[in-house]
Parts: sequence; C-alpha cells; structure tokens
Amino acid sequence: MGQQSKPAAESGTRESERRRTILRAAIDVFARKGYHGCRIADVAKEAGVAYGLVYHYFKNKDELLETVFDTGWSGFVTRVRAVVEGEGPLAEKVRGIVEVAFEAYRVDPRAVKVLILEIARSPAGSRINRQTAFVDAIRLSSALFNAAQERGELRPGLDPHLASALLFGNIEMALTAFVVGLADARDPDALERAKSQIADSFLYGVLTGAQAAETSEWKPEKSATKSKAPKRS
Amino acid sequence: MGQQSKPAAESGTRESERRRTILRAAIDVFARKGYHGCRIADVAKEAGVAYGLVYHYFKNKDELLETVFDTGWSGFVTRVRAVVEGEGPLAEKVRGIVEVAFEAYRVDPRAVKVLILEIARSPAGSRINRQTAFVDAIRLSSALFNAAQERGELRPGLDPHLASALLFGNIEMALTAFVVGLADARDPDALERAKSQIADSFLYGVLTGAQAAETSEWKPEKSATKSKAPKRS
DNA sequence: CCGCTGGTTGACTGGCGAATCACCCGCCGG
DNA sequence: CCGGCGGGTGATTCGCCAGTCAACCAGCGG
Repeated sequence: MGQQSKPAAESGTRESERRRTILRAAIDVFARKGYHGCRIADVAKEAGVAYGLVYHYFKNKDELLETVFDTGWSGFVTRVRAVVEGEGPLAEKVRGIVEVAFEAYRVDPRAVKVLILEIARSPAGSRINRQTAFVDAIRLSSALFNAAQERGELRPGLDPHLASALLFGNIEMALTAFVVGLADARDPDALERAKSQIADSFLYGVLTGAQAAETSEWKPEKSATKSKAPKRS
Repeated sequence: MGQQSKPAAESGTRESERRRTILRAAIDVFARKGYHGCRIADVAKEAGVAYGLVYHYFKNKDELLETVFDTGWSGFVTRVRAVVEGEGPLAEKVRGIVEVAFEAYRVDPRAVKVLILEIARSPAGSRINRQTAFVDAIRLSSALFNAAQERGELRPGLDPHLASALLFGNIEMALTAFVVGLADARDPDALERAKSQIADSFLYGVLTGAQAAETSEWKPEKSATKSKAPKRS
C-alpha cells in the first residue's frame, strides 16, 4: 500500500490530467488483453499519447500495474473499512460489504476485472504479491468476525479469519462469474439477486430452513475429524 | 479438454517417461515462478534434459501449460463427478467435494498452486480460457444443486448455479490462503479444520444457531430488492 | 560392419517489446 | 529577445527468450 515513489506527488488530486488518462487507458487495456498480453504501445495508443510519455509518468510497466492496483484497492478497502467500523449487527455489515463490492463492479466493471483477474500474477520476483491488497480487506473484516464471535453472533469454533476469507471467496467467485460472462451482467436484476443470495447463503447457509434447523445445534456429528481445539483467536 | 494432437500418443500410460518428467518439472517451475516468469530453459534444467527436447514433446510453451492444466483438471473433475453422481444427501456430497479438493492439495500442493494461480489468462488470444476447466466443475455440481432443490433440500429461490459457484469460491479462497502462506499448510490439523468449516459454514451459514433460527424462515425482510421471479431452472 | 531411425542435444537466430534518449515546443521570468 | 525548463514525442537500442536445426548417438536389422 502506497509508497509513493513519485517525488512531486503531493496531494492526491493534484496529479496531472495526463497521468490519469494513461491510468484509465491502462485499466482498459489490461482488462481487454491482460497485463502480459499487452504492450506499452497499446496503452499509449489507447490513451492517445506518445509512447514515451507513459515512461514519463511511470517508472516502468510494472509500476503502472502496481498503481492500477493500489488506486483500485485502496478505494475498495476504504469503503470496506467504513462498513466494518460502522454500527449494526453482523448480518447488516456482511450485506454492506457485499454491497460495496458489487457497487464497485457496477460503477467500473473493467477495473474490477483487472483487479480480480490479475491478482497474484505479479511478474514473479517483482514487488510484493498483489495478493496483499486483497489480504488487507480480508484481515480488516476478520476483525469484524472476531468481535462478532465474542458477542456470540458468530458460530463458536469457526475461525474468524477463515470466515472472512470465505466471504471474499464468495464475492470474488460471484463477480468472476460476471466478469467472464458466465452470468449475464447486463441484467441488472441478476446483480441484485446475486447480491442478496451471497449474503444470505453466507449468513444462513444453503440448506432449507427445516434441514438447517435440524442440525442447528452446530454439532453435525458426521462432520468427521478431530475438531476440538477452539483455536487461538 | 483432451484433444491429443500428439500423433502416436495412443494409450494414456504409454507416454514416454521423459515426457512425464518434463511435465512434472513444468509444474514445479510454474508453481515457483509462474508461467510468464519462467523460460523453457528453466523447465529443461529442472527436468534434467536438453532445451530442445521440450519442443520434441510439446509444440510450444503454450501447449505445455495447456497440458499441465488438462491433466490436472481432468483428474479433479473426474473425482468431483464421482461424488456428484454418488448416493447420499446434499450435505454429504458437499463434504465430499471439499474433501476431493483438499486431498488434491495434500497430495500435490504445487500442482494445485499452478491450477489455482494460473487459472484464466494465458497469452490473451490463445486457446479457450482455462477458466473453462473450473467452469466444468462448477457446472457439474450445479446439476447437483438443481436436483437438491427439487428434492427440497436446497433453499428455494437460491440459484443453483450461483450456489455451486459459491461453493467453489469458498474452496478456492481457502486453498489460496494456504497456497500463498496466509494459513499454515504444514499444520495438518489446519487443513482438517478448514475442510469441515468450509462445508459447515456453506451448508448452515456462519451465524449462531439462535440467530440463524430466528430468520430461518428464509425471508430476511431487510434483504431488499425485487426478488420475485423464482428463476428458470 | 553399415546405415537407418528416432530420441536427444544445445548453439544459434529472429523478432518482439521494454526502456532510453535526443530532440521538440510552448511558456515564463529576466 | 533569450535561455531554460518541464511536458511531450517516437525512432532507436538492446537484451531476452521462444522456437529451429544440424549434428549426435544409441540400438537394431540386414
């Protein structure tokens, strides 16, 4: 997160128009052809600027991607933080997080596409895993689950960290479905339905009320294995 | 999915020792440095063979990756299919699927790493999205959820396709946590715990029994939106 | 003993694309 | 009017790496 190596970066909004143009172009091109599948020339052409200018604003191709990630994620993480730190029961907050993610997708599907598809695919050696950004969000909300567990809202014995990961796993996979065209993103209802279904099934499970109640004691005896330790938390 | 372009391929096991050595090496190297981050020379060195030999067995780098995917996924999909087509209640099958995924990880973490991390996106234009393989598994198990819904085991109104996607989203994210070292994979208990927690929280949700029962009627009034259409199924 | 066949080798090349650099141009301050 | 400065240009350079190929070396059948 955000070591601005740019010297005269200063205030956030102060960055030149051009720089932002290039950034947008980069997002578009990455979304279309993937990071490795495009050359800087493509970005430049898309932005309508000269090849060299890209290097005026960004140290190299890598930093360009880095920046795309940082800006994209920081917005997302900020919003997630707001939800997490707000008031309300766990269920409400979970819905809030899902909402944030889907809203981001509604506003700028392409950016989300890049963020999701290009995760973890950092040019091998270079920099920290972009995964980090995602991990931030997960860690953030795992605090939420931790607190909820202490308040007794979350099933005891469930690792808050894992729960958090699962939530984002749900979100990511659902968005991926839209991103790759498995689900129809032009149907606004589909988005809405997916949203509530994600939150609901995460909170209450996928089984019918009857079935779930049956085992609701949370001791699914068939559940195998040596789960005894309550886990450090 | 298996168009064997190799001419004298014949029976599956009949492939030369060397070919398999190279494949294994490729998996190792891909896992370590990623597809784009490694050169063919690395694979050859890892396999202990000459550079050129790789090209004797594989048309090009792309086909190498392709093959890694196909072999990896086909095994996985086959096992998932077995579970799906077996007998038993939904809950049992879900546990079965989770089991399959984690077993694959236990047996060969590196292969799983490649399969997960390198999903989707190889040189943009080339071939069909590897996503396909994953999608296969999802589609397969969505039949399962469909049937379950008709038997009344699955919450009505939940899109079976989405449910399936969510399950794999859970699995993938959990495995990713291990793959990237977020969770400690050397602790065998951690694997076990994660396994049962995934299945359980997917089936019964994350809320405590009390809370869940409260809303168990499956009409979370706050759940917003215009969900009326039962959806085609 | 010869020559053929098919797996095996690794130096070599061709192209591609990231990054550089010499140069432009409009503006401002002196 | 001059000089210098910072945004802006794009042809050129340069290293890298996928993919080729000529030569090599069993083994084997004649």
